[in-house]
Amino acid sequence: MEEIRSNFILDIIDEDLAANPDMKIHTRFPPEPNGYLHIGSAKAIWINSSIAKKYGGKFNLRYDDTNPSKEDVEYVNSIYEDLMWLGAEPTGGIFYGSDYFDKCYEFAVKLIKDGKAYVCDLTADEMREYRGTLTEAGKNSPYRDRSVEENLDLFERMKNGEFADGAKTLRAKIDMASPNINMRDPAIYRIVHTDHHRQGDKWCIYPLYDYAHPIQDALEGITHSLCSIEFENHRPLYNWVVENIGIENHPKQREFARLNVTHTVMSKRYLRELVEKGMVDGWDDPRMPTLCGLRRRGYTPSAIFDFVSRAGVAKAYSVVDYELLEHCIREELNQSAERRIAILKPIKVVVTNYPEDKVEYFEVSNNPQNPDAGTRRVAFTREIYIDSDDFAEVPPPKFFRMKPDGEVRLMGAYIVKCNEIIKNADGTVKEIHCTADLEAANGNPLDGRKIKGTIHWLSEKFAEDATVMLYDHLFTLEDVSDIPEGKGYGDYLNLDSVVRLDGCKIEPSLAAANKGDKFQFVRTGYFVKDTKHENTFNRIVGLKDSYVKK
RNA sequence: UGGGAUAUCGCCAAGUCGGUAAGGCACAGGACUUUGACUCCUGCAUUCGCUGGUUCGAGUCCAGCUAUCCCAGCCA
Repeated sequence: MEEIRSNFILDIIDEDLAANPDMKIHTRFPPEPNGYLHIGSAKAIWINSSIAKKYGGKFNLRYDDTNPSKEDVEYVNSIYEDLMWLGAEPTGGIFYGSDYFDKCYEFAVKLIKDGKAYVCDLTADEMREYRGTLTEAGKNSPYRDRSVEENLDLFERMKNGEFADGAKTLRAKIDMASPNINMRDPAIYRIVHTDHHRQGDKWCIYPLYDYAHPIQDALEGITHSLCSIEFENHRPLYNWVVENIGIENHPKQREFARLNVTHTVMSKRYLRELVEKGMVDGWDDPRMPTLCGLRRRGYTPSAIFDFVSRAGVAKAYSVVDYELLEHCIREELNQSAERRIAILKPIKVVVTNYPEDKVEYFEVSNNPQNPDAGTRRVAFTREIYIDSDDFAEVPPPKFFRMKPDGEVRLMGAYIVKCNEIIKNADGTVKEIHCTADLEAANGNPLDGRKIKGTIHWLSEKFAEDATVMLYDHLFTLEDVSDIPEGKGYGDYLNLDSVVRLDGCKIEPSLAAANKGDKFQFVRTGYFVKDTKHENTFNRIVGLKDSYVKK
């Protein structure tokens, strides 16, 4: 995992440590299990996890499951899987906010006894009216001054299920005139007669985030509760709870700007909508910015952490270029990806001076960047394909690939010269006739002449067909405001032509694609096998940049 | 004159006690290259939202503006 670079949060922690050298830094990642983790979640995970690591502290995973109506075990499981995949080990343990319901209740009783909380009968609408507006103070609830005894009795009866959903709330008694609306006697408990995914029907009252979260943090010994910036307004309430429940540990909440990426929807609400409306195959659809989606696109944990690390930690609202994400995976793949020759838009080439039935195998490096990746043998025959992008009948300046009367190297094989262009009736190129310099196989010309171009090629006889799916990435922020019915954003870009890959079977685990295989187009020149449907191999295929559509 | 926060290159983002603008991405040239990839050079903010002020000197201090974001869920 990328080490965290200096930022304002580290400065704060350093100060705290200077004041209290014995402090053991303890952070947490508290996702609500109401959706899958996405690239934005990775930022929170990375910040919290890497800070704990940097200071030799602990890092907790805590499911923030205080709202039974929105949460589900499916999400609990996916969150765990994705976190493990990322390699962000919860060194401090795995917890559930719901495991603290008893404690929350106890603290609520204490608040009532201290005259700091009361049961309110206002309806949601009434409460909104009483709350006031951004510019006008609110007014006290008529139930604000109930006696401690009455509050205690009512609260217990709330717990016992005597009241309907929404009939009453428990509210913190703070200040209805506070300029911070979060402090205007916020509800801290609501009645919801819904089974909880872990607690079953034990409870029908559930604590709200602003009340439960600081308690969870305090109980777990969290020292720094790092969250995104929209909770900054909640900090006074967070502190109020910590200070009034009577607990020694006072965690410190600090906020950072959440991650935004261009052309990418990050809101769980919209992502869920895409899944539920069937606009994508699921949360792990490769077009999704979810971690499982990115995984299927070929992204690695290290590339993802590298990305969030480079994006930085600050408080200013920002939208990071998608190009940075691509750069991170490209950089890694360049070192680790197995390369394969691939032809996307084939043009047939006949090497006229090569024997009709001869087959020759050439050794080709699996990854020129990394000799350890080894080599494979690729079959060469008289009739081959090259990519149409590698041929220009009327070449632009400095075009060193195949052109009339020009010489070009077939990667790993012969140097050929283009002699004749055979055309179809409609004027399109049917095939190209070349002659090979048979003296210099897989090498340089014996006479020392310089060959500037090298292109991909495949034997017509031995190439394997593969259906390649190019994923257009993600969804644009502008589009999500209204998602048209039945329409997805970012479709699979299905190539018209069949793609052919070099198909030697030397190393089965790294063999070329089979027909029907899906690949992902990373837009930078790498095909990544869709691991979900495969069991044979999950390697990467590198492509020439010339095949890349930008 | 509701409160809170943020404003440094197209996009992120460093900028310590004020001392004369890091880095990455993107982009543009060039070199190299059996992937026009990669790699390697070079270029890319006399300027830090604006206007004043303090100072020998301000992105950094002060004052006043401006813009943007967050908050009126019994969501998190």
